[in-house]
Amino acid sequence: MPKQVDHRERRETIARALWRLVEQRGIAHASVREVAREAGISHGAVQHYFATREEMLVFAMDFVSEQTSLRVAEGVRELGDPPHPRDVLRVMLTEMLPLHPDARATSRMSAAYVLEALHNANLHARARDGLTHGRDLVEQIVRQAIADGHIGPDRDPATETNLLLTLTGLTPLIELDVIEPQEALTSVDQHLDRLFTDKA
Amino acid sequence: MPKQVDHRERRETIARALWRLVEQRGIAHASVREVAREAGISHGAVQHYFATREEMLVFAMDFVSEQTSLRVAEGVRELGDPPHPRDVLRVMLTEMLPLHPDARATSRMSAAYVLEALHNANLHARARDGLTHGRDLVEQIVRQAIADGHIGPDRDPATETNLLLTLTGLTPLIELDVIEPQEALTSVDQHLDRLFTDKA
DNA sequence: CTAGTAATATGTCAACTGTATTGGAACAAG
DNA sequence: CTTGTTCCAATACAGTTGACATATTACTAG
Repeated sequence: MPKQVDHRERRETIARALWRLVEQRGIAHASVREVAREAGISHGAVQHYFATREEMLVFAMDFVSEQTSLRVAEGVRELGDPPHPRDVLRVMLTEMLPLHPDARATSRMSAAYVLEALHNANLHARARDGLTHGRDLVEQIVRQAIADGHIGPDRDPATETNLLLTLTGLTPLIELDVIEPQEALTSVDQHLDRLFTDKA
Repeated sequence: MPKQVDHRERRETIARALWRLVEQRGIAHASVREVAREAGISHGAVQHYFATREEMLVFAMDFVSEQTSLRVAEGVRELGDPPHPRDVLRVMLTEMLPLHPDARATSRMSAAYVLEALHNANLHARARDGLTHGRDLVEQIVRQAIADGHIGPDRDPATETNLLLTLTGLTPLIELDVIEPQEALTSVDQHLDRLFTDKA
């Protein structure tokens, strides 16, 4: 066996270079060559790890989902045990908003990915599945919170889940400096306060 | 004076061709040449009306704002006189969601524009101003509704405005077929029902 | 030491990009 | 008609793109 390299690690390095480009210059500048330059390797090396640009985008997006989940898990770990569902939802939502550098990078990558997914069946199916999965997680928390009496039994779990996810709509307002990050957090907290019957 | 052509009309024709491309194939395919082809003219003609691609994008986006405003005005005209603020907000919000062909075209164009605006100072300033203006309109309606007793006086106008705009976050859920358009409307109505103290 | 293969670099290719330039057709005012 | 300007088509240009092919390097198992 010849020279061995951690394939996964190399792909993640490339993916992070792609993130930086998407964040700083937009996905239009995220060509195979530019990504290679950003990663400090030749474009042939990038092709060695990703047969096509699309494969690279797909991996980078899967990596976004992973890293966001990790950040959420980290945030939840800092909560009490058992954590209050209100706080769990708050962590999930705030980590999806571009409120700190890591979140901004993944947020912009997600936005670019969704836009591409509208015109690419493969990406569409993947984005759909990922988003549906995330939505299911939220709905599960909402249902449990209703069962546990944290949320009124008159609330419809599906609708409440959709309204929670709707809070990601704050993203463009934050990114374009229409509102301050603090105002975004106020909105999130206000929404959660009205959803939960008990104040954590 | 030589041959005269309705400059404005020609530009709108080109802008609509750009919309179609952005909607159907994504902004990446909206090159000057492709737009010209879609519009059925030479790319030299496009250059005659727009010195640069950016100028074309800016005009197309301004046109999006105009047309969206017109659709909203049309929807409001069909309401009672004076229209209930709840219904006005409902028209504004639903016309910003991709729930029918025209709205989907302008919605996708807006999304692409915002993404570009993150890395272009000129577009950023324009997108910011446009969004701020729209936000101000909503806030004005909210303030008036509070003054008129349609919304509880305990509500903070700024936060309520932000939460209303947040409903545009339903867009990716609709576009990626995570939820049905009907569910989106249910969410909008649920939100409005909770905002207004009187049921229109 | 020697294959043999993974890792990486470099080169080629046709296609496409935005912009600039040129030339002429259409047309209105003098 | 002549002049001047708008309209617009055609072409040139320099640069970038993704994909593919080739070349070189580095390392390891036998």
